[in-house]
Amino acid sequence: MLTLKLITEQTDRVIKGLNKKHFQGAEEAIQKVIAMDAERRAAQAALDQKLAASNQAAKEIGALMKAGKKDEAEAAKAQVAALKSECKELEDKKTRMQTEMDAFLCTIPNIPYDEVPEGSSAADNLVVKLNDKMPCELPANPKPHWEIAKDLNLIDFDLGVKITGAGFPVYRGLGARLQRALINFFLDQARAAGYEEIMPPTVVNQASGYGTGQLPDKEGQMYHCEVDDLYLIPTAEVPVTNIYRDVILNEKELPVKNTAYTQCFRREAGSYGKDVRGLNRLHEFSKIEIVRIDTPEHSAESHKEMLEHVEGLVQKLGLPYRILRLCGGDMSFTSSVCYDFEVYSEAQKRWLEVSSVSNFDTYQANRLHCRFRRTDSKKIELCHTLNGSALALPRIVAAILEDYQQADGSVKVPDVLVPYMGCEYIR
RNA sequence: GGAAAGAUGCCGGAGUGGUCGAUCGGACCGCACUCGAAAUGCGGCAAGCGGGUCACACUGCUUCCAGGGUUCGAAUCCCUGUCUUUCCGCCA
Repeated sequence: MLTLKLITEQTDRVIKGLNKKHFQGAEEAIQKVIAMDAERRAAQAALDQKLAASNQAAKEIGALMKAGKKDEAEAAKAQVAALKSECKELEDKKTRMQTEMDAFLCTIPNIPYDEVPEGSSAADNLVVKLNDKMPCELPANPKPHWEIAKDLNLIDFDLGVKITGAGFPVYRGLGARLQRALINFFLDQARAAGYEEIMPPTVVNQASGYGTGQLPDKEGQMYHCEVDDLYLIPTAEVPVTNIYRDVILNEKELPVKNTAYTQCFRREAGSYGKDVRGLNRLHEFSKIEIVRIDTPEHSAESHKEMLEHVEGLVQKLGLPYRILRLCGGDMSFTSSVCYDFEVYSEAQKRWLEVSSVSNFDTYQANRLHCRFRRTDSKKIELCHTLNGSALALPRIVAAILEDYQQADGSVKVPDVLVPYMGCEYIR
């Protein structure tokens, strides 16, 4: 959530930012927060005063007891009784206001950076880089990946339906091996770039879901194990970022660079049509995530490095790709700036999103209470958090199958994956 | 799943009703000593929400797992929950 400091000190900027993000009723919402904050402060001040008086009285009574002046102590006790109920009332009021304000703050999205283009939908996203070179010469009528996967016995969608349901494919043979090859390739690349590999739990508690912002608003997007009140993670971002919940890092520990491969689970309620065909949208999929935590002054540089890393991955795989700078209206709730990577699927004639690389500024850190201590001043400040997919497997697999398909029905293995696959062609 | 014990600051570990935000040790930081280091000595060393200040200083309140309760007063007593450890059972 946005910090109160930002809202109170740079009100105009916040309102402008929210408008850019196409958040309805920005002005009113911000004025409401400011009013709530003022009220909260007043309640706090009033409560503090009463508590101070009550603490003082307790001390005096203690002193009287010690001095053996029982009568005077008893008299003082009677006087304190009144204070007590007042305290209770003020306390309740303060807690209620704090809770209300926090809940309301959570409904206000992050504000975009200046570099974020204006716009309300995906159509307004800015293509900042385009590389549409195909890795191979394709057959006259290229097949979509679901046909290739079926012909080469790589993925069995029907079997997944039998075992679990739609959106849970079964990978087998070279299809399964391709999954493992990509996971290892991506992790090796991340390690080479200095990211520490993490293998976190794939099930998290409420506090973690809240920390990264999936809860409370996006509750319906996650699978929920009600008996234990745990959630299946929609991305490794959740458990990995939560490592740093309620943590104060030292400045010299920054930037933190973590990577993790996990299975990701998404309910994707409401999705339909050609979007969900084949591997385009699944309920369970593999993804390698990179997460960074950095100082405010260095986070932009970090973000750039992450973008270069992800670009390196798609380049090495030889896939046609483009990079989009998302416009204000299409960015996620929590990000300050976000770039999407898309690879081109020749057979489907469409771009498939394989990565989003975002800087959340302090928005996520504020909710997480992820802070760092300055080496010089010893002051504590909120960190900046960033993350990105590097990369999500299914659409990469779709693109590889489609863009590397050969006239004889086989699929050429991208050079970088050959050592991981142990073969040059999938046939 | 059954039984028992426990949860205190970065870590270890005291503290069973009043001046305890918390003894002590370690780690860490600063200073002194040293050519430098080690050793030693001295000092510092929690966070949150407020007030205050240009910024400090200074200052009120809260927090000893969480939430309730008893009391004038709770780290300390009571209740509930969570988690951890050990033993038993089960088990990849």
